[in-house]
Amino acid sequence: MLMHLNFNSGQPAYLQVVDQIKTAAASGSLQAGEILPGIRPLAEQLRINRNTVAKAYAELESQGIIETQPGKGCFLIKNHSPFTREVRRKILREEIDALLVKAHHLQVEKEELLNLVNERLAAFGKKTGSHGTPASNPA
Amino acid sequence: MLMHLNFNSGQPAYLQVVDQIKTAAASGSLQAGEILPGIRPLAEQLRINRNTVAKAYAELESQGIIETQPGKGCFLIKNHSPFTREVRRKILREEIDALLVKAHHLQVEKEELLNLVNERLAAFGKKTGSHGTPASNPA
DNA sequence: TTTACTGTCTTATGACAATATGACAGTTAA
DNA sequence: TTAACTGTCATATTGTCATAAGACAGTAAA
Repeated sequence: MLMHLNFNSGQPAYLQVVDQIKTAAASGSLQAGEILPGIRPLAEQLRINRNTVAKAYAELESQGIIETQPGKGCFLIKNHSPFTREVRRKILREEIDALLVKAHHLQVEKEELLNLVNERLAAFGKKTGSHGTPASNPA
Repeated sequence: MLMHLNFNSGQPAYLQVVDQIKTAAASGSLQAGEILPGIRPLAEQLRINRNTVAKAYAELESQGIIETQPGKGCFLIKNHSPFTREVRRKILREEIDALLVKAHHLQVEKEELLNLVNERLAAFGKKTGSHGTPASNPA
């Protein structure tokens, strides 16, 4: 569970923690049932306030991604989505639409977009176990 | 150029304007070279302050999507991305990675995701000319 | 020039976001 | 019980965001 923060990114520290944990879970480098780093140790390592980490964990818990066992710690949950299949598909459709708008404004055509999606899917499948993005992003 | 705002969405008014114009451009219902609604008329129609619309237009201009001709109005630009092809691909890869993380947490598998992407691509191709999402999103 | 339309800038204000400190409560093991 | 660890809550501070009002500047046509 390597993590590091970019304080110049403009993105709040607690959201960077949220994203990195979600990405680790999605790429398989963090397994269901596994315990997360303690709030205080992680805060010390990242050199941020413990409540900033606590806020990240609270956000993950509110999203149903982790659970906390009082006095013990926080753990990654297995199948956490509380939504029905159709609701989950609807949410994802909206995300996809947003992606298509971005692709259009980046002048990336349909074929190329599909290639990129397949490329990234393959990268995810590899589970590099690294921090951040699952496989490094060719510049 | 139909638009309407949802004041309960939590999303700022000016960003809703930005998104709707970008979506209109991406779906073809707003054509390159076309003039946008004036700041004051649009603000009146949406019942928001003119500066809120101005902020949306400023954001679109900073993204290189529209240009303003002083005294005349704002116009949609054709090929606006100032980035090289590889930079554009890199940006999109990061967006795609974010989508894949979301899909994972929504427990939507690879095959199903690809189906959804194709479904939305087809919907975009149809250019409904409507506001908001290009083709209505089956609930 | 005048009028009426474009967008722009400056400044203000209210709300909220991000972070920080201190006191607190549950769990485990010595 | 005590000590050391877990996470939590209440609260305060700081800064930024979203929105708004007024004055301003460029353009076009009468």
